[in-house]
Amino acid sequence: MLRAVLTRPAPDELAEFLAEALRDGGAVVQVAGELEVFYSGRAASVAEAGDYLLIVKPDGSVQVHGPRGVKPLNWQPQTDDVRVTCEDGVAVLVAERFTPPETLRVGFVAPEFAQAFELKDGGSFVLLGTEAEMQAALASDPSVIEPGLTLVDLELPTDVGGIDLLARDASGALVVVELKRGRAGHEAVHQLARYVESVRSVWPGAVRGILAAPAVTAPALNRLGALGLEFREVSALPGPKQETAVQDALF
Amino acid sequence: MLRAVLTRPAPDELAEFLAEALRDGGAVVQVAGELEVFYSGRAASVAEAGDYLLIVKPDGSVQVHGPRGVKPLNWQPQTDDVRVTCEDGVAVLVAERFTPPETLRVGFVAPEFAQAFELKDGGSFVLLGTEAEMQAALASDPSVIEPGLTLVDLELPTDVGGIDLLARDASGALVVVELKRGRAGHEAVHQLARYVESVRSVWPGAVRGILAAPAVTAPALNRLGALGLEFREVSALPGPKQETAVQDALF
DNA sequence: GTTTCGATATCGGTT
DNA sequence: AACCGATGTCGAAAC
Repeated sequence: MLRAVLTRPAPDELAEFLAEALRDGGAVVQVAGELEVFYSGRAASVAEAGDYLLIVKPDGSVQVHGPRGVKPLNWQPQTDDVRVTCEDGVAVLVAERFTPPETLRVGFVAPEFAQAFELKDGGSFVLLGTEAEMQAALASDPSVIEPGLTLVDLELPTDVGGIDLLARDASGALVVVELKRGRAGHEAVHQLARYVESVRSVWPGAVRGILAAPAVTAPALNRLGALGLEFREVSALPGPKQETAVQDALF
Repeated sequence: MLRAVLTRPAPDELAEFLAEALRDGGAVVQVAGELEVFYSGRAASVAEAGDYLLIVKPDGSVQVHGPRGVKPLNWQPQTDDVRVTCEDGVAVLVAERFTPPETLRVGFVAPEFAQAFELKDGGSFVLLGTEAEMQAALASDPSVIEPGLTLVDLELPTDVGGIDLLARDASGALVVVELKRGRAGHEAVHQLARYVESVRSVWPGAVRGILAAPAVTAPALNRLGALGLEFREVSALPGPKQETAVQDALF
């Protein structure tokens, strides 16, 4: 799996190593050490020489990491072309995308080590607690939102976007439901308001709006009230009992 | 810089290595090989055993990468606690955050290699083409948006959010300007519409709304027209001449 | 600590 | 290819 490791490689040595590892495909390539990074495309950036970790994945995606944080300092999503050259005695990697046109350029000023290794496509991955999952759960049992609620439609398109969930309440009024998997802010309130307004413009009867989320920020709740809309607390993850079971199983 | 490398370490060997490298601080720790990953917090996920690359940075941030994409399969922003144990003959890393409460758990089923290396805080980093930069440029010379325009205020708070740029046109009308550094979609149009509406409710005179961005989607442009608002093309990066100069300098 | 907002957002689905 | 919306968004600044 670990294909090769170079320590403090010379520029031409590094260039050759990278060229081969990248040509081959299928390998994750890393270089750590003193690098300088230039980016130009949607924006532009310059990182002076400093300690960074470069990672090139088999799909051509590139990332340059500093010592902190999940997000790379510089990156390039799946690239169309990755080249390695040697310029003025320094190995240089150039990663290019065409749409949008972007170029990332990494100069290996003082590489400490370089390595390449395989990373086969892994096993299954399951994520719970997405908005899509919430939607499915509430669609199959709308009474979780409110007793007497019946489903009318999902992702109903309006002229201002798709309504997450449209239902009818016990009194026959239409209910527009906006879902958020996390704490809802005022943007969610505005979305809901737009949908409700849109439905009212084509529906003569009563129309209610409900924001369904695990929590809501105080300002958003205020605005919701001011607009005559409602909030309903709904958990993103399965109920407490099941959640505990899942956690017990995992930890 | 490269502190240590282990190849196909035994569970207890790996556990000891990780514990020491993490206790020490200041090092980036990597493990590649067959891993299984469990996450529970805002959501929950399970990744069956597969080939992944684990990276733990000195700040306690953790990421697990698969063979594709810039985004990790699983991650944990700056954690409050990272522990390593050996359970049932398998080394396990547990990274925990308290706010929000989240736990990431990585089991090293068949580690291929593990390593630790230093990554000192790097040199300077400069990013061009941000919205903040656009705002500053347009504030210092509003005539770029429209001849005769004069600045009134920046980031003016309304009851529905902050207005990027407020100006007055040659005829004395107030102009609400919404900035986007990339292609603007209908969400930007709705934001602008809200701001304009808010200003009109407190200002008796004429109020115009301008969406200033490098580009706009067709549906957004339609909606903009329907609402009586305007679009003005503004580049995020410095002008073509300067941009060329920057690119020439870099590439 | 909470809230808000930008981001080279990335990524996937749909048209 | 463009568009749209979710994201365990992350991360920083303002409050």
